[in-house]
Amino acid sequence: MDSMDWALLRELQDDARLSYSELSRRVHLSPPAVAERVRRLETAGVITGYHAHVDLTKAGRHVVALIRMSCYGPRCVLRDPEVLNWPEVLEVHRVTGDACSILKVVTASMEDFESTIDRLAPYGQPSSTMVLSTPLRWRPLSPLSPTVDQGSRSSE
Amino acid sequence: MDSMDWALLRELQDDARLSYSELSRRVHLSPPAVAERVRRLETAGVITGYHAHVDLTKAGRHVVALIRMSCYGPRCVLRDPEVLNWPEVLEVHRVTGDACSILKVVTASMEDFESTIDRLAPYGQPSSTMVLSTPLRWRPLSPLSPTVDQGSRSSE
DNA sequence: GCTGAAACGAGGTAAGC
DNA sequence: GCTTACCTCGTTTCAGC
Repeated sequence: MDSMDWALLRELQDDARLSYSELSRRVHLSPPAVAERVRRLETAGVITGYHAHVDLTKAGRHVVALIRMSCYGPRCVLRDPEVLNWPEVLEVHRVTGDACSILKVVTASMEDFESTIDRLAPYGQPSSTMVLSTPLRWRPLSPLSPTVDQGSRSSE
Repeated sequence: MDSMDWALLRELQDDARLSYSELSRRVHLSPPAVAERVRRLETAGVITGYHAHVDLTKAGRHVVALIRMSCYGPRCVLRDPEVLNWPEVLEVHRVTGDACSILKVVTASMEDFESTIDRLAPYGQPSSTMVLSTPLRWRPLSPLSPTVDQGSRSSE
């Protein structure tokens, strides 16, 4: 994970559809070297996937919520593979504190959201926080030690 | 947004690096038709971007937290473009309830996390929930009305 | 939206440093 | 480990239907 790997990660986090050739131009490395490095990042599990991001509202999801689940008894959303497969559940995090997990849920309507809450209730006490807007939807990961971009040399 | 658009979204959410030709094979549409539809989805803002996802731990981020900010006074993280640019702040959501916003923060160490909390404190009361693990990191958006995949016709 | 053709670009390989 | 050169293949784009 040197500065060249981070340069590649920066570009691929910004635009996952860049070709190896275009990447090679941006990071000033030859295409074969770029291809090898990217494959290494993939097989090492540093890159977990390439995903198109879809606008929730334009996809008809007008309700976004974070639900804190306080599970009790034998059932828990963390242990139930069924809940993890519900299409309206986009993320599940196990957390510290009073709650055992936090779910990111998106639905088309409040009616659908109410249905989700009803289906979650048997697992424990759901506490919903509605998302009004999202000023920052996503940020790419940057290198820990401020690595200087080596892509702006005069050798173009 | 017909079923063909959703088929393309399904594939691109799963693998954003697929070529138009490969997409055309998977959804059983000609490459030019695929290219036109994808560009329409991009310009319409349905697709907001294509992003490589990076493993947080492998990128050296061993601390993941959700921070509820109860802002007071004139300053608020929602209004401050500086906080939105902090590299350790990956998401910011404005929410209902006691808190005004929830931040997803990742740092290399607890020491760095403590520093983030200190820098957030002037904006309001930060309440941190640590993420222990993430059973479901991300789920692709699926069509609202169960759309039957039209890609399995016998005309291959 | 499909087909066909043509041009362009991309990706992979191998040799050399 | 990176680079350059080459070659093959795929992809993209445009035409017309």
